[in-house]
This record gives sequence, structure tokens and C-alpha cells, in this order.
Amino acid sequence: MTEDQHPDDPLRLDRQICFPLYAASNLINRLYRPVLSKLGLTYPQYLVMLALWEQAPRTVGALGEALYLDSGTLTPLLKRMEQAGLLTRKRDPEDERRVQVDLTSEGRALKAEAQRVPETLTAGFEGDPADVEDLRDSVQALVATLSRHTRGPAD
Amino acid sequence: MTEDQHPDDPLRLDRQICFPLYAASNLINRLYRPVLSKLGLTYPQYLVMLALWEQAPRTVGALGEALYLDSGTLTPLLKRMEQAGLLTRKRDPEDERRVQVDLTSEGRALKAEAQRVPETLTAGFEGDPADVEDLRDSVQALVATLSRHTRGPAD
DNA sequence: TTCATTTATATTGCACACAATTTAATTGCT
DNA sequence: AGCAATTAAATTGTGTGCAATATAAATGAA
Repeated sequence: MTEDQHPDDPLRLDRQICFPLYAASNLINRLYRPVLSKLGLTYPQYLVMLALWEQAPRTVGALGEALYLDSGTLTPLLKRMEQAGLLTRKRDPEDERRVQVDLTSEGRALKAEAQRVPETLTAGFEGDPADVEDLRDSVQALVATLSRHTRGPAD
Repeated sequence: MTEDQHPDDPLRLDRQICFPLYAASNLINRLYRPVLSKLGLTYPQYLVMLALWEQAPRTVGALGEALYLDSGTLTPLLKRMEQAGLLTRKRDPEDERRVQVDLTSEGRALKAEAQRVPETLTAGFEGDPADVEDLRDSVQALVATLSRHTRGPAD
């Protein structure tokens, strides 16, 4: 009972830009999982570590801006990472509304263990590394556009 | 307490290909949500409808192959869509292990309502439509590569 | 035929994401 | 100073995603 499928039907799955991005994100999560689980991290937790290795301490809000996530996602995630001993969460004495997230020495030390994660995972990508960089830059540009349209998490 | 950040540090957030894909996927979900909620759909439910509008009935496994999802994700999602009256789930009499998912007349009728969803959402993308198509094709190629590495959901 | 193996889906447990709401602290207007 | 408006996080409730496991049906080798 196959529906007739016109080649220019705007609802064709293979004409969507959203679907390959969705699928790629899921596949990447699946690919990273076994590698990151050895470090005791999930994929979004890994992103938080990348952000903090670049700059720490940071407020929950600043982390959310960097990763395009809101406190509804970050708060429980950061609590789990705090439990794991990777970071600390402290109210900012300057402004008690803010929470400063900082790395523990254990969290800083984990960076050494993570050094080989990117190459491990891009090793099998096959294809010109320059093409991958072009793709990355294109998706980054798309993210910049999209983020302008959604004015941050939860509007 | 900012860490020193070398320009060629492989762990820099802006050097990752994974992160913009992750961020784009989240942002797209957020952008689609208000539009799709008017149709009574979530984003992954919309993808299931796109797949079924192209071909129905389909088994759970065939849907999973098309969308890169496994039964752990699809089963509860399809049950909710069945409750909503969009589709039916029936054991295949030919092979009782399989479940055939088919559209109801309500599910088929929803396609008319969804016709304008893609243009509504790409309207604000600003930029050459050809560039968006190039990006789509590049990400599709990446998905094809990634799916070869992960041998399907749950390996 | 019998029964171990394989296959298709469902279930369980855990960790996100996000809208909406709540709580608490700060700002700003008067 | 007093207080309404704003801001930053946390909480609540729903819906994914996925690994691991369970269940049940079909397959296949002896």
C-alpha cells in the first residue's frame, strides 16, 4: 500500500535538512558512547568538560550559552558530574543567583585521558580531513543562524 | 582561572565536528516544536509520519532502518501515536515476530496539514537554498559513513 | 522431529532535552 | 527605603534515545 511519491514532494524524508542532522547527532552519540564510558562520561558531559577545559570557572548560564542548553538540562547533569567528583558547584558570593561551576583536580586531570578521543573517533571517517572541516564550518554557520531564530533555550 | 588554550588543541570545542551537529539537532528540535505541536506531533513522531507517508505499512524494523532508531525508542513512540489515532500496530500473520505499522485515515489526512511545515521552517534560514541543499547532501554522506561504523542501533 | 540458534519486538533502567513553573536574589524606578 | 520587574537556577512533567535484557516466533542443523 505504498503511497505515490512525487520527486518534488516537500515532505520526502530525503529532502529534509533536519533529518540528516538529527540522524548524525544520534549516530555520533552512539559512536562516542563506548569510548567516553571508559572516561566515565556521557556525550553531553564530555561537552561540558570541553567547555570547562577551555575556561573555568563558569556560571551555569555561561555553560548553557556555550552549549545551547538551558538549566533544565544542565542542572541535573552538573549534579551528576559533581557526584562523580569532576566539578564543584558553588553559589557566587557576588551574586547569590549565580552558580559557579569549577573543575576539581580530578576533572582537570581527565583532560590528559581525553586527548586521544577526537582522533580515535575521526579515524574511521574516511575522506579528506579538509572536507570534514568544511562540513564542520557549514554546520557551525547553520547553528549560528538557528540560534538567532530561537533566542536561546526556552526562548 | 582560565586555562591556557592552544589554537591547535584537539579538545577545543570549536574544532569538534560532533558539537555543531549536536547543537544543530537540538536547535532544530526546538524550532520545530511549536509548529509541530499544532499538528499534535513531536519531532521524532513527525519523522515517523514522513516515513509512513512515503510508504505504509512498514514493520517496526523497517522504520528503524529508515530513521536510524531501534525498537527501544520506536515501540513507546509508536504506542503514543497509536493512542493518538495516527497509526495502527498489528502483528504480521505471516511472521508473528513482526509488527506492521500502518496509517489510519486520520494519519493520512494529516499529510495535508503538514504540507507547509518545511517552507515555514526554512523560510528564516536566509542564504542560498542551493547552499542548504549542499549542506544537506554533505550531512547525508556523513550519516551514511557513520551508519556503516555503528552497524545499526544497539549494534 | 527436536532443540539450539537466530530474529523481531518489547521491556527495563538511566540520562538527557525542553516547556512551563517556581524560588530566590538583584535591579531599578520612584 | 520600598516594591515591582527582572534575572539565574532549580524543579516538574513529558518524551525521547539507547544499552542490556527478556520474550516469543521462526529457522536450521543433526
